[in-house]
Amino acid sequence: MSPYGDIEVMMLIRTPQDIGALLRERRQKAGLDQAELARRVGVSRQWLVEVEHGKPRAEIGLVLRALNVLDIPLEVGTPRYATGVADTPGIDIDAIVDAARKPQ
Amino acid sequence: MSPYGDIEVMMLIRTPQDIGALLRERRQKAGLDQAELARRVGVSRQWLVEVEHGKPRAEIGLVLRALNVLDIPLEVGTPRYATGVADTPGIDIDAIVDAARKPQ
DNA sequence: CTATAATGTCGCCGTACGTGGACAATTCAT
DNA sequence: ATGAATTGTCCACGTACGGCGACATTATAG
Repeated sequence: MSPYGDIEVMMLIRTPQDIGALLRERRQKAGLDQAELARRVGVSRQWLVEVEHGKPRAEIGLVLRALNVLDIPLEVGTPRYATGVADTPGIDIDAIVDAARKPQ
Repeated sequence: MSPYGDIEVMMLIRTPQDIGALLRERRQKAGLDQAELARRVGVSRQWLVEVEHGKPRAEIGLVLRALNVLDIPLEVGTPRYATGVADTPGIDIDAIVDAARKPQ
């Protein structure tokens, strides 16, 4: 089998989906259901459901609180100029997509 | 003097203020003014101003885009059970504060 | 297969968002 | 001191947020 035991290789957060997946995974590993985590974070269960599904317009403050409650530290990494597909910095791929705002 | 030259010791993101400070610092290091960064991210300049000041209810999607534009990777660290002041996990200090929601 | 829990949806509602445009205040060169 | 550039603030507007409560739809037992 592959080398990395249960060492998570190094997760990068780039999108709301990443956040959602992370939260859900860690919540389950912590043995909490949505209702309980929501309660601890101080949000509605509905909110958690949507965020775990990658809601892009969730409030950053609440998201950070959820991460803190689950004891998930967010670190600022050093820029890697060749990680996965490079978004040419200077030209705004993402910003263009933005114009066509996803309805959820 | 202290050991770390210009090695950033390891920044942890825990609050919207942290994000704001980070964005502002990196924006300036990149030699961009708010107008230019806002343009590249695809948001209004007003938005950037507020986020750099720590706006807690900014959309997470936009924030992540801003980080990406500035080429700032966010990594998921491994939980440290003694980093700074510990928030007893299980009891929700933050959630309580939440009730008294800051008017901005 | 049947209870029961857990998760996903639906409306309604008050509130704040993010934007564009204009203007004030501040910082920076010269 | 003068002017330009950068940053901060204001308003009005349309839109979506997040909360609540109820219900529908899967999982998980038993």
